[in-house]
Amino acid sequence: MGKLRLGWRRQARRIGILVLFVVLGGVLWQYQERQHQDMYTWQGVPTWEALSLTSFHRVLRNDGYLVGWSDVRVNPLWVSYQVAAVDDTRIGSRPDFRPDWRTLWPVGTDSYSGSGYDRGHLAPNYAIAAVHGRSAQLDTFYMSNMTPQRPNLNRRLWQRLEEAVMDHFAPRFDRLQIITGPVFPDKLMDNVFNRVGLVEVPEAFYKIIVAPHDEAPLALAFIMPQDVRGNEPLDDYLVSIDDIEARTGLDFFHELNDNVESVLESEIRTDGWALEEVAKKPGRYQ
DNA sequence: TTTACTGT
Repeated sequence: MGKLRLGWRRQARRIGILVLFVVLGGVLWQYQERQHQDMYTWQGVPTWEALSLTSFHRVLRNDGYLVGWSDVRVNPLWVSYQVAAVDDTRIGSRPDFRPDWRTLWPVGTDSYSGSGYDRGHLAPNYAIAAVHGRSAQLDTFYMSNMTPQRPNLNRRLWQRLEEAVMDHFAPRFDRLQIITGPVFPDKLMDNVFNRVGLVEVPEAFYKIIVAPHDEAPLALAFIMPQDVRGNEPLDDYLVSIDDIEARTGLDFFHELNDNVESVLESEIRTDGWALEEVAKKPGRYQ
């Protein structure tokens, strides 16, 4: 009887130690995940405002940027990365696109063939490569960083916006935080069969650019639709961050002080960006 | 080529 009791106690102690290690491991993992996310975000990664099928996502870590991946849309719902001004504008040669097994859905590098859509980068090749290096550049070619974009948007209007970020905005501020992603129609069923392979086709794309000063951060936000010519002035597409939250169901910068957050997100303020100097700059590719 | 495809 006494022997049995001793054995039981020993067993309980072992289980206790095992549980302790699992919990400790979990806490450390969380901590490291948090450290990693802090490198690529400002005031918290985007979260969903209300729990819904279409805004649910999981975070994929990459060198140089993070992705909020949706298994429902089979799309990145957001990417988050930081850029700074660079002296050396040379980058490594453009690599091949790569499948990403983490998406679970088989999105191949040829999935968009013949669809009329480009494999549009969300975290851009050039900016990530110039700021974060070769390994980060390779990561931007994961199919989990792509979303279907019409060529006139991807190669012209969107390209002009990305060029403005690196050549015009980054040199004006020490550091920029950028979040970009797709916008889908309000009603899930209206668009559910509008897909390239398994990948749902967005109706538009957003980009939020923040100069992250703690007291008085500045932000520009854009929504650009698929159907553009490509030579439109960039400032035609200015919106507030609240507008983007309303269209995507995401909550940006939720760790920000509420007063600062509401000012930053509700207004369209272009002071300090000198947008007019680049808004009408023609694209490199006609 | 700071975008990307199609057709070779």
